[in-house]
Amino acid sequence: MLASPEHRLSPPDVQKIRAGMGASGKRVRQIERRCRAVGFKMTDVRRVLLHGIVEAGEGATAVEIWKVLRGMIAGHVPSQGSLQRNLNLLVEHGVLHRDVGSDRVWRYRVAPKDRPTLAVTFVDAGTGREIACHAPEVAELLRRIAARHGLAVREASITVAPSSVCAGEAR
Amino acid sequence: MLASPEHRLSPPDVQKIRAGMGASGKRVRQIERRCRAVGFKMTDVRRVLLHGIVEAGEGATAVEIWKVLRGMIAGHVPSQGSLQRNLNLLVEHGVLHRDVGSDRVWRYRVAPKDRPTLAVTFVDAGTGREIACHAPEVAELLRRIAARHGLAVREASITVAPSSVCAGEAR
DNA sequence: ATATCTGCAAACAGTTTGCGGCATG
DNA sequence: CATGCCGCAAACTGTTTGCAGATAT
Repeated sequence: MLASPEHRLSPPDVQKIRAGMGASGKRVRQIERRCRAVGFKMTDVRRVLLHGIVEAGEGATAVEIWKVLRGMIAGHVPSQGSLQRNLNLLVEHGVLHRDVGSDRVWRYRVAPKDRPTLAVTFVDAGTGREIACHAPEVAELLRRIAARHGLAVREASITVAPSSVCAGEAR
Repeated sequence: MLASPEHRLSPPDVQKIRAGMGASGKRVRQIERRCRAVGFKMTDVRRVLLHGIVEAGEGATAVEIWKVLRGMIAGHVPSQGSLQRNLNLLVEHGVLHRDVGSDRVWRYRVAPKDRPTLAVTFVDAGTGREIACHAPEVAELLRRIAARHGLAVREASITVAPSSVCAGEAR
């Protein structure tokens, strides 16, 4: 399982996208923004990947995307391994949706733009009063964990109690 | 790819089904009848397979069915190869339906009992008059070919013209 | 330094396929 | 004969995983 001596042959570069293609750079940048928003760090490979996803269109399979990339990139194309891995991550982060076609192959598509920042509310264990919680990081973490179980968070209410009250007494 | 010297170790036998199981023998015989109806020849292995399908319940996967069989048969259990092959055939013949679950694995279930002998009608190219065609073999052939493409025939109207009229002139 | 990312190739899982043997018509 | 079924094991296919070098924080 040993890899070849040379890694990262030549940095995958969005600039190397062949002229004429990449027409939808706008859409890509939009998705890119969304990635950052949900805490998905961008890299060269990933930026390139996004172009491939957009260019391949909705419902494309992993290899289809890869082939599209191979066609539109002049230099080095990300390995299928990295591609699949990043697709999975994008799904976990909720940027992409994924479902199986009748040929048992994953189809990817950009997730519908929901994101009303997801309603996270704290519920006071004692009074029952609700307190809105505008914490994108919390929302994101929940979304991430849920996604790991194939679920999508609709809303979350977190029962809390003043820190002075012991957990056991909470009601 | 050479097989071992001995084939058919011990004939798979429905009789060898462990006591207590096979409670749904009725349902099995019903499906068995349907198999014959669509021209799917029964064999020992296939009969056993049907028991497995029924016992495993709707939406079972191929290996699930196989495991169930392994649990309910005393003697020799059909190989997974044969099992899959026969499942495919059953799907082709329309006895089973098949679709993919969210884990990208085929799920099998007994096809809903439609079969109103499937309406096949001839439409006269000249007059537009419809002529019912009660030909189960035609219906079956269509069903089979359609199944090969993952489709299910709902109805078929075949435009025809009196044999004296050349195809090109038909309207 | 620690954490993350990537390429590569091996590993995986479910399914399909090729072959020889055998049984039946 | 010809046809078709079955067991076995190899082949296939899309996906996942382990490792080590590379990069970023």
